[in-house]
Amino acid sequence: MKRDYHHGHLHRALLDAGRKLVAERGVDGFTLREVARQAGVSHAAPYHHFRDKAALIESLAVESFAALEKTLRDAHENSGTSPTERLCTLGLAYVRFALERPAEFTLMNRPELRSGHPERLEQAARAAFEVLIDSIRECQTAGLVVEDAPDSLALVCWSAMHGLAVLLLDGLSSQPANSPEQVESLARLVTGTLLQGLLTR
Amino acid sequence: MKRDYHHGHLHRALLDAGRKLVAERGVDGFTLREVARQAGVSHAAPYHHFRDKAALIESLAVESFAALEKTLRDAHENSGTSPTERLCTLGLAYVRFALERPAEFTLMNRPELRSGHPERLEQAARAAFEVLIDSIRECQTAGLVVEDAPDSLALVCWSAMHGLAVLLLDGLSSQPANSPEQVESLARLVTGTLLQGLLTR
DNA sequence: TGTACATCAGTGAACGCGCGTTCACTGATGTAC
DNA sequence: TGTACATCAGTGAACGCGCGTTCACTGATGTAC
Repeated sequence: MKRDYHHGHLHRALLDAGRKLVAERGVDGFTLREVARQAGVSHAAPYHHFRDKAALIESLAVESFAALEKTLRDAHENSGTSPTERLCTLGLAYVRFALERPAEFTLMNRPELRSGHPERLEQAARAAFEVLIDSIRECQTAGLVVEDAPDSLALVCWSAMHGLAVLLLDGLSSQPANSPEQVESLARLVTGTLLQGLLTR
Repeated sequence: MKRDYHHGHLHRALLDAGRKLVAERGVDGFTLREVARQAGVSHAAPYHHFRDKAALIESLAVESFAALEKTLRDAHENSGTSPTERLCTLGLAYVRFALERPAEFTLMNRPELRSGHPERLEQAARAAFEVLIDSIRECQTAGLVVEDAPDSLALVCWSAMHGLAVLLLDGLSSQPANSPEQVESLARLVTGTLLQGLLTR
């Protein structure tokens, strides 16, 4: 069934194989040669589509941030009525995203794996961040959240959720937080506490 | 001046060289051979003191967590009068610690670099975490902070500060947060917001 | 104090490893006429 | 429709790399008598 010689969609196929590979073997098991292998192509073929390994990883990360953005947007749009409720949902969605694809999440956050031209990546990351900023603006417009700079407050929220995700992934929590339910309740505790701190008084 | 042949304190010397090396070249530039080189010893010598590379890294991480614990204790003891003020100081100290030794901090949080027997490491990490828990208990005793489980609340705090540190180190903040002053004020914003969320109402 | 010996902490050569990357190549594709 | 040719996307052999680790070894140290 497979086209002989010319592949046709190797660029895409490499990205797909790469995403699968990183999920299966983690960031450290990720090699260009194995990506090529899994895409059914010689190990030199990828060089026609990516300058080097770092470039492939960067493209993967860009796509991952786009997926994160979509996840956050969906979560935001399909959640409860109150703006603050929606903000909390965003936090939960972030942690879930991280825990559902731990290695991919790790790869997104390892700048040293990527190539030196970070514009695309930063733009994709920024786009995901904007969802959070918008949600905070919404809360402020409704008079529910203090009137600090939205992007500063967003960074506060992002820090808390990112920290929780990273701690859970690195297994440092020293908490028996392995079951999805426990993770969920921890995430709720973090978002809840944070929200209390953000509310107008 | 150097003892010929027998070194005398190679175990210690390797740890010191390792700490220096990771600071200079980062986690990726860290090789056993280079550690040996910098300790002025052949590349096989370390194997008389550490089972393998992972074991050396684990020992480094254990020491780093001990240093973190000390940093946190000092910060806690030498800070303001109110328990909540002291709690915030702890948060600032954590972020400062991370930003002052970025590579070492990264190494502390990369379980995949370490050997398979994590007891010592977990104990050291736990000891640092206890400082935070104690501080929260103090706040609760003074009736200032809500009466949730102290270790859960501590994890909330840790998440927030850890997240901020990691985001700053990975340069993902999308904020121009490079000067120490900006970092400081971001950290204050995070701790402040969090504290508001923790206060009794 | 001197000698015999076990133990220990170094040395330096060697191995295997799989990787990322380059290279000259070749087969396939598309286009101009 | 057929032919000539440029371009492109693959192939597979090869290179260099420095690493982690092992090994047989040897010089130094400490102890028993």
